[in-house]
Amino acid sequence: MKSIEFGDLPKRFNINERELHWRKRWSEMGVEKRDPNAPREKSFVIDSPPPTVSGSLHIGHIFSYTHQDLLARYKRMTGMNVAYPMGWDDNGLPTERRVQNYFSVRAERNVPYIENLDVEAKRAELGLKKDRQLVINRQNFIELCRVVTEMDEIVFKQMFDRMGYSIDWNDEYATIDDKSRRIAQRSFLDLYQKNHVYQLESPTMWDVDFQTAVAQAEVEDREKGGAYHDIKFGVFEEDAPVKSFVISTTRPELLAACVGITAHPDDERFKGLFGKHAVTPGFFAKVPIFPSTEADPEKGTGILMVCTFGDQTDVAWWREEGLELRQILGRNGRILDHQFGGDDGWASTNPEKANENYQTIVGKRIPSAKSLVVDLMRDPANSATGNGAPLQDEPKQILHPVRYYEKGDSPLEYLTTRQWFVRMLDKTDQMIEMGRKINWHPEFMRKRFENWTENLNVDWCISRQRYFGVPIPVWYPLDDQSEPQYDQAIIATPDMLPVDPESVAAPGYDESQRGVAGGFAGEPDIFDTWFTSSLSPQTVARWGDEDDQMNTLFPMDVRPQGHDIIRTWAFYTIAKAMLHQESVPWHNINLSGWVLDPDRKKMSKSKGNVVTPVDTLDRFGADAVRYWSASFKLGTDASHDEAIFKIGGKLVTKLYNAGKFVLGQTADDGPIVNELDLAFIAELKEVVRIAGEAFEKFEFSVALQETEKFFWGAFTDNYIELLKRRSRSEDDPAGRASAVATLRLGLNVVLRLFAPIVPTITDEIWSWVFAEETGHLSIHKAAWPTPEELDSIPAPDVAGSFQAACDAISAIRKAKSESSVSLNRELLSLVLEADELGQSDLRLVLDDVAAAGGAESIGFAKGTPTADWRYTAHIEAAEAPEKK
RNA sequence: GGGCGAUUAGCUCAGUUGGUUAGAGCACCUGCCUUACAAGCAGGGGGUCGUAGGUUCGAAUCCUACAUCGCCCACCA
Repeated sequence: MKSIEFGDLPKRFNINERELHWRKRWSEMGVEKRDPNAPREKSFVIDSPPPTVSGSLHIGHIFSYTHQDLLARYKRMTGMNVAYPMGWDDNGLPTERRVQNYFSVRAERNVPYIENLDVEAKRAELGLKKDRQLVINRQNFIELCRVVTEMDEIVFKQMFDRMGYSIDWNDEYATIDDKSRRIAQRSFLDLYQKNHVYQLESPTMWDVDFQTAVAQAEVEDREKGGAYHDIKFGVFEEDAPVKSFVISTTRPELLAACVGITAHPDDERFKGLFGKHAVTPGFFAKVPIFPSTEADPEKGTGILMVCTFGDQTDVAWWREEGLELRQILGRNGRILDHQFGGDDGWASTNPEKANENYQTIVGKRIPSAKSLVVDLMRDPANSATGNGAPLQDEPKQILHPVRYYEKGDSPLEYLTTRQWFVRMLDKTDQMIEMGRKINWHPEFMRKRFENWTENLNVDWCISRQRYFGVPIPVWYPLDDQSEPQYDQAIIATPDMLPVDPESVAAPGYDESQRGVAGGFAGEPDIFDTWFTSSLSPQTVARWGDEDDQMNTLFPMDVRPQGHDIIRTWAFYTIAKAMLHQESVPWHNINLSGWVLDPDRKKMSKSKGNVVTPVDTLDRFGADAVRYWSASFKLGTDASHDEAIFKIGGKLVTKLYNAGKFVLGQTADDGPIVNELDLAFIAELKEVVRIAGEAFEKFEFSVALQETEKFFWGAFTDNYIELLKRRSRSEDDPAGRASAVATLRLGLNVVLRLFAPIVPTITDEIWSWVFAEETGHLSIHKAAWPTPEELDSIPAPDVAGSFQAACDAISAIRKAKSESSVSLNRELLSLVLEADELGQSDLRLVLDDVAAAGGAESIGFAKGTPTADWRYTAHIEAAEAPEKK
């Protein structure tokens, strides 16, 4: 029997050094490799989240990615073929922004492409100052995006490797790579064919800084300062002013875009106005006054102006009432030039004054347009009633919620633009049905999904006016005026994918026909990044490709993700699987919590409270960080508490030392026969059962807690201490062999229970003896322990033997502690006070307890258990041995 | 305003379908250099389980209301 020499091992376990060793070994042994031919029912497939590659990973990533790896390692040990892919979400705005800052460049259309662009050289050539952006071609920009994301991906990969994530890098993908682009475009083709997508020119939420449309899911409200401006309008009948009213608006800059007035139909103050016309101050446009139940009599003055477009309700009113369109805001967030006075929707009763006023704001951005219009409203000459200044009082400052693109810095506007949409509003019931076929962990998170789905109010806008992303594979024929015929879209054919319509000619056309009358134009827009990342299951399974593995990988088993992206990633992924495969994308969704700083605030870059994992890893090691992550339930926010890393570190040290002790036993093992040993194995069997059941339910924190409690309490503090003398005893070879066998079996099983959580230290100890003994060179290739595996060990004669032994040794320690006697001091006499049951439970393990207590034998006295103690020890200690 | 979650020891958290006397770790106090481990071990103190009602033989656990904190959504006149 093999054993280790203590002298061969360092006194302390150097986790950082051993991590490097084991990461290399695992990769050599192919621990993470999956078998592509394994049947679906023997596979466990993880839809791992592709992290946004935009700089650095923070401790929150580590927290949730660890949760996935725990399951991957557990499932692998149970014999499942684990598919654990990794993607990089590198397309999209975060990368564009990063590239802009990193190289100080900006992409624009109609700029020539430069082969092998050297940004620095080009800047020098043009004599650009540091703060000036170099304007480059879109293709050049995309190439720079790739450079930056590839650098970041290397760093991310190193971090994942250091954490010991058993990712199968054969299944690596990036949302910008050919495979992802091909499958995203295939998804579009399929949706188009099934009539789930459409394009529409309509008012859409627009970010004026990024100059792109955004989807409902990417919108967030922010509390911002604003002001109510009370402005007087005139009411006209037959071109004569008959009355006036005052509206209260926070957006006076949209006055020129006012196309209607509304109030609640039951509002007595305004009942007489409906059907009449109002005239706007300053721009003298005649606009209809109509009733609407959407108007709230309690808000503002109860009557309000409808503009094209201030918000979502404006859009609805504009549609329902068939109002004029006066779009005054351009895509760049500046006021467009227009002339009042024509019949084209810009009619005015005083065009001259209207134009004079309007020209003051043309070209301005919203904040300055706002204050300019307010100035105009102070001028009585701009009154619509000829009765004093339109502005009634000084503006009243308020705080109110304003819609923002989640990555943007300016409020969202509604602009009329042509966009592509996926029809979702007609499928909310089906979506909720799909959600119910998926197990949510924790269950209450399902409610978030259902709330969001029920409250959807626009279809999914999937087109973005950006550069670095997957192109929409569509062209439009040009008429003889070179105008695109949007209603005759030419869709790419399946064999063309992936395709960039801006560089490849439309089917049936020649490149020379690009942009010329009677020719074609490529769709310049790209997809929303979620359009691609929502296909992560299909991408990993190579849906529709030659090596399609949908049959063996889809639907997947589990989607791990954060709960903040239920409405985006989870929602869209469920939608895609439903629309393409009429299936759930996975059977389970695991929602990890967030990492909170010590003030219980979410860690985020903007708050500047982000902890980078490198420092934590250097100090505590990957196993300790994994321990921290594993100790929180799914869905629970975790505190970044150093104390927990320390405990994880202590567990690693303890495992190392326990391993040294157990495997350092040089005596031969033999059949497990002693009562205490049998009782110990019975306890172990129970822990194995609980831990396995917990892992099956993704409750790794329960498995960890039970295993840890057993290891630390039952195994090291009690069992090893009870056994020490017998395991060295020359007089009792059978008992000694039984002890050694039990210690080894106990360690072997406990290591495997801990292996998914602390993979480095467990594999280290495993390698000393067990690797060779079992033939499994890595513990991560060994089998997860089962209760059945321990069935060959007979049950103890007395069910309570182990607990009784622990309780008795505790009583003896208490007595020694109270007399300030060293715990290993020999006892001249030892008498235990116990009731009959207590004596009976202890009868078969007396020798071990006596030996552990340092006594020749144990006497009993009649006693009754107290609240805390079954046994009370009475001791007479021997003289302390002389100190050396 | 709608929805969800949390509230247990000084701190961080467990507490299974209601069931003896509510647990762990950290911190604190006391003792112990014990040939696996002093980065250790042993012992100890510390909680009217957010508040108020209710159901029950029995409630941290189930019901109702309230309070505080957090999150999701809605709220731009």
